[in-house]
Amino acid sequence: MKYKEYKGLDYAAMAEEVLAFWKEKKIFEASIDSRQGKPSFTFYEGPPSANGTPGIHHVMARAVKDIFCRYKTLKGFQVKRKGGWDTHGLPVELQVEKELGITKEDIGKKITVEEYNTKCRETVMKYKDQWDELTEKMGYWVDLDHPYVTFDKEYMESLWFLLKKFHEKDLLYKGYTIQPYSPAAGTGLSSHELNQPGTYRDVKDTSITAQFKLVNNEKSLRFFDGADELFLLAWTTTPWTLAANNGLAIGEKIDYIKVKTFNPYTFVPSYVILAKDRLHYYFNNKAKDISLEDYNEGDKLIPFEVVDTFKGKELIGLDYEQLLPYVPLPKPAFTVVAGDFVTTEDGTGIVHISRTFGADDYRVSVQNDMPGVFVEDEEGNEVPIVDKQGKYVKEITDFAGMYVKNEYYGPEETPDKSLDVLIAIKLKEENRAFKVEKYEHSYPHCWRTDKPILYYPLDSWFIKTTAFKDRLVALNDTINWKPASTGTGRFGNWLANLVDWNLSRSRFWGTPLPIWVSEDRTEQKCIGSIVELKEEIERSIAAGMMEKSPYEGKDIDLHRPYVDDIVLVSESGQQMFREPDLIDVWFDSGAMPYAQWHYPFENKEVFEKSYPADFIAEGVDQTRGWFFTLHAIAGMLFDQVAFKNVIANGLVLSDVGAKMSKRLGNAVDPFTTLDKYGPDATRWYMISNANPWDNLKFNLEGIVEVQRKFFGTLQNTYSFFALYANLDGFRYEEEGISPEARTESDRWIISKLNSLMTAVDSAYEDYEPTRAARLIQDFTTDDLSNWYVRLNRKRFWRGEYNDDKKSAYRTLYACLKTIAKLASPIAPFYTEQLYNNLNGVSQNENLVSVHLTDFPIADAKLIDEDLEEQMDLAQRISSLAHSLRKKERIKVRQPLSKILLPVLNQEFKVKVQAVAPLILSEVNAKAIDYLEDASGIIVKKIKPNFRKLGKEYGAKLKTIAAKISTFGQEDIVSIEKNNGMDLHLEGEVIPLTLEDVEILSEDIPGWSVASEGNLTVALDITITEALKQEGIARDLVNRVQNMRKDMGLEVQDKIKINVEKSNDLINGALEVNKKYICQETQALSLTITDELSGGKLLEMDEHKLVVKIEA
RNA sequence: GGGCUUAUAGCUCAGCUGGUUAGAGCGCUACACUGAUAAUGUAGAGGUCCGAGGUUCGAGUCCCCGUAAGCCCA
Repeated sequence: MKYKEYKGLDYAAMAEEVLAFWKEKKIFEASIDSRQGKPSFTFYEGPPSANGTPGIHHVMARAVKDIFCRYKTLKGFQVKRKGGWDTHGLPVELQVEKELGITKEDIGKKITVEEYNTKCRETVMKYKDQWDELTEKMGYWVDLDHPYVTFDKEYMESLWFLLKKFHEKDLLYKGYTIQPYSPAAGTGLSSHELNQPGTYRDVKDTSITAQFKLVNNEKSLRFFDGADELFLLAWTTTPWTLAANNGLAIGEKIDYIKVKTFNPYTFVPSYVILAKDRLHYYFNNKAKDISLEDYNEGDKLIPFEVVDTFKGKELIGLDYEQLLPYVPLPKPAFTVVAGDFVTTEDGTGIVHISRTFGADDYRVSVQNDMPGVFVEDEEGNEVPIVDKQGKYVKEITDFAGMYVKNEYYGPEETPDKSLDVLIAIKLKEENRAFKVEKYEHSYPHCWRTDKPILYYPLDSWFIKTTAFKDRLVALNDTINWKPASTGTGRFGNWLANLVDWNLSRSRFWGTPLPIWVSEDRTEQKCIGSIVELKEEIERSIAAGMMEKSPYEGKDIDLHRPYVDDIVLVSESGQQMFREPDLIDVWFDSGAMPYAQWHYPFENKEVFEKSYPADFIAEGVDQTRGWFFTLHAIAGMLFDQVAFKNVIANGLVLSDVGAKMSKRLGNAVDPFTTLDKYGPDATRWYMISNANPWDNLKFNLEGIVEVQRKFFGTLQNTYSFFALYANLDGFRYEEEGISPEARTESDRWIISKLNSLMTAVDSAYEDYEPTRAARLIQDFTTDDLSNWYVRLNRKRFWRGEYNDDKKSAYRTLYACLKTIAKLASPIAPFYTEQLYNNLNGVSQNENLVSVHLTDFPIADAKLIDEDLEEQMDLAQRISSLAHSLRKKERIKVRQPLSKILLPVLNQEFKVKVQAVAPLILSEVNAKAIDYLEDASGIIVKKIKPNFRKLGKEYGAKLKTIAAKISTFGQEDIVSIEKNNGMDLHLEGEVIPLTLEDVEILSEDIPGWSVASEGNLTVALDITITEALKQEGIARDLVNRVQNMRKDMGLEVQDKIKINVEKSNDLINGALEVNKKYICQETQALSLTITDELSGGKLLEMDEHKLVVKIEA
C-alpha cells in the first residue's frame, strides 16, 4: 500500500468525495456514538428561517458553530446537536401575502385564516432544500434528520407550558404600549405598515410653544433669582396632547438659558427658559440691542436679555404647574426629567411629555415613574383622554367630543377651527403660549384611510422582565462572552435598562397567547398543555358554552383560527374568550432549550442533561433577539443561564466594507463560492482572516490566497513526503530512533509541534478560532515547510534507507498527522483526506476518520525551549548571511569559506555551535569563525535599557541616556569589566549596572557586516581556486538535474554523464568533485572526453561546457 | 438621538501589562535558489499608527473631545 500521490488537487471535488465518504460510513453519527458515556457538551442551534435563501454570512456563522462542536468531540465530549427551524412571524406572512397578491385586510374576507395559515406553513419551508444543501456542502455537522420546528404542535405545547409558568408566577400581565393607531380604521398599524411608501406625508400643523410655569420652591430657587414667574418653554406639533401632559424632558448635556423678555401675545414681562442653541429661533437678533425699558406693547421687535446659563442636568427634578388642568395627577407628574431623545434641532430643547400619546414619552415616563393622564370610562376601565374614534372624552370639558384631528370629521362637519387652533387660542389668552405657528413636517398616515394616525396606547401583554432585572444582570456576569465587550456593553447595557418584554403581536401566523378572559374581564385562565385544553373544552361543552370542539374529527392544532373558536367557561360560569394576540416569535426561539425536547411532556432526562448550553454562537444582531430571550426565559423561570459561552460574530460585508444585499447586487452566493474554492479554503479564510466578532470584508482573493498559501503548502509538503516515503517503502512500522535521540532539526520541529498542540488547544479552549488557525498556518508554512523540509530535503532523497532517513520520515509524518488533527475542526474535508492518506498506509491508529481521533496532547519532555531559541538564531544568522551575499552579488551556489560572528558571551556561542551545521548548509559556507571578545577587533555599541532605567529614574532618564550615548569603546569595556559604572550627573552619582544597559556588537572593521537587533554577521568573500571549482561543480549538478528533468527521468533513474574537455579550471573542478557530482545526480559515471557529439552547450556564468547525458 | 464596535503600508491583519528603527502576508520591483518547482529565498519601495488636546522622562498603546464606518435601540 502506498501513500496517495497527486497531480494537482481539485479542492471542491475532493470535498465531494469526503462528503460521500462521511455519508457512507456515517462518520457524523459515529463521532457522537463513539463518545457515548462521556461527558456531554451542549450546543444550541439558533434556528434559521427557511423562507429566504441562505447567504455567505451563514457560512461564517455556521463555521464558528461547527468548529467548537468538532473540537469538543476531539476532546472526548459527546456533542449532540439538533438542527432547528424558525417558522413563525411577520416575514412569512408578508411573503405569503406577496405570493397571493393580498393584504392583511383580505384575511378573513378573500381568504380564511385557516387557508392563510396553511399557506404560511407551506411557504416557510420553501428554501429548506437549499439550506440543507448548504449545511451539508460546507461541512456543518448538525442533526438535520430530527430538527425542532417551531410550528410543531409539540413545540408549541412547550411554549404554552412556559407561558403558563410565567402566568402562575404573576409575571405575565396586560398593559399597554404606544403604537401607531388609525382612529378612522379603528386599528393599530404595524411598523411594517408604517414603512410602506407614501405613508409619511408633509402636512402643515398648528404648532405651539407653550409656557410651563415653574413652581417656586427650594429646588428651583436658584433659577428664579428675583423673577416672580418663570416659565419653561416646550414646543409641540400635536397641541391636542397638551391636555395629557405629564412631564417635561430636557437633555442633560444641553446648555440652557434664562431669558428676560415679554410675551408676544399678552405683552406681559416674562422670564423663560429654553436651550441656548434655540435662542436665535425664538428671538429676533435685530432686537438684541433694544433695551427692555424701551419696549412698548405691540412692538414688532421684542427685546430680550439672557440673564442666566446652566446645564440641562441642573433642571432635572424641578416641579411645574399643570398646563391644562382638566384631569389632576399625583406627583411625580409635572416634573422635569432627562430624555436621551431631546435635541436642539427644532423646538426649544425642552420636550413636552405625554405618557399616553408617545413612545419616547411612555418610556421616559415609566423610567421616572410619572403617571399618565387617564380617565375612567363607563365600565370603570382606565382610558386615555382621546377615545378610540379620536375624540376628546367628556372630562376635557371645554372641548369634549371634538375630534383631535380635523381630518377625522366627515366632509360636512369639519369645524372652521381645529382643536389645535382652539387650544392655541386658549393658551394665548391665559398667557401660556409663547409662539404659535403653522409648521410643516412629515407625519405618518394610515394607508387604508389616508388620514393621519395617532400614537395611542393599545392593549399588550407583557412579561415582567423588570422584576428580574438584577438577577438577569447577575446571571449575565457569569457568561463568557466573545467578545467580552458585547456581554458587558451591548448586552449588559440592554439588561441594565431593561423594560418589560412586550409579548403581543396582532398577527395570524404564530403561537397564540393561551389566555382566555371572561366577559367582565375579572377572570383569566392560562392554558399550559393540550391535555388541559381538552379538559377545558369538555367542561365548556358540558356547561353549554360551546356546542362542540373545533377539533372534533381532526388533530389538535394550536394555531389560529382553531383556538379563536374555543370559548371556555370561567369558575363563576361566564363565557371566556381568548385574548386575540399572538406571541412575539422571539419567544419561540428563546424557548428552544425546552421546546426542542417537548419538555416537560417528553424527554425530561434528555433536557436536564443538555441544559444549559455550554456554547452558542450567532450574529451580534441577535443580542436583543435570541441571546436575550434565551437569557430571560432561563433566568426568570429556571434561575439559570441558558448558555455559558457565546460567540457573537460580526457581519460579513462586501470587499469594500458595504453591507451585502441582493438588491445592490454585491451579495456573494455561498454555493458558487463553495463550488469554486471548496469549503475548507472558504472556512479557513473566514476564520483566519479576522476574529469572527469583527466584521469580515469578504474578498474572494483572500480565499485564493489561503488556498495557495496554507492548503497549497500543506499539500506540497504531503506530496514531498509521499513521493519519497513510497520510494523507500516507509510505513511507520519499523521502530525508529526515539524522538529524543534524533537530529537537531528533527528535535526542533518536534518541539515546535508539541508547543503548537498546547497553544492551539488553549486557543480553541478560549473560543479563539482565529488564533488557532493562525498558529496552525504559521507552523505549517514557516516552521515545517520553509525551514524543516527545506533544510532536510536531502535526508529524504539521498543515500540508504537508514535510521536517519527513518527518523526524518517519522518526524515529518508526525507533523502532518498532527496538523490534520489540529486543523480538522476548521478544515474538516482536507484534513480528513490528509489523515486517511497517512493513516490509511501506516494504520497506526485504528480509526477511519480524523474526526474520531483524540485531540493531540503535547509531551512536555519533547519541548526544548533552548533548542527553539537556537534555531531562531540559526534562522536569523542565515538571513543576515543571505543579505550579505546579495549585497556582494555572490550567488548561494558559490561556496564561501567562512562566516564571521562576534560573540559577546559564551552562552551565545554554545547556542550557535549547536546549530552551526544548519547555518553552514543554508548559507553554503565552510565554517563559522567566532570572534571572541578578546580578539579586540569587535566594535561595540551601548544602549540604555529604557524600561529598567525609566522605572528607576523617571525624569532623569533623558540626561542619563544622553550621557550613555557619548560612551566610547573604553567606557563600554570598563562597564563590562567592572559590572557597571558610576555616572556623575550634575553633582549626582548614578550607579549604573550591567542590567541597566544593553551592549551589542556593531561593526567588524574591514569586513562587510549586517546587523539586526543584537546580532551581527560578516562574510569572508575570498573565493579560492578550490571554492571556485566547487562552485562550478554545483553549477554543473544544477544543470544536469535540469536536463534530467527535461528528459522526463524519475528521481531514482541512473544516468551517465559525458563532458567535453574544457579549460583547466573546469576540468580540475570536475575531477576534484567527481564523486560529489555523481552522487547528487544519480550518475554512475562522469567521463571527460576530447570531443563530444550530440552534447548540449551549457552556459554557466562566464564558462561554457558541452554535456551529454545517457540514461 | 443613545449604546456598542472598528480605524496601523495600496489590500487583509499583528502589535501582550506604555520603553526609543511600528511588524507579517498579499500585491509591486529586482535578484537568487532549484528533483516540493504553477513551490521557495533575499532585498527594495510603500506608514502624519483617523484628527485635535492631555497624562508621562517616554504614547500606535492610557485619558478626554471630535471625525468616519458598521451594528443594535429609539
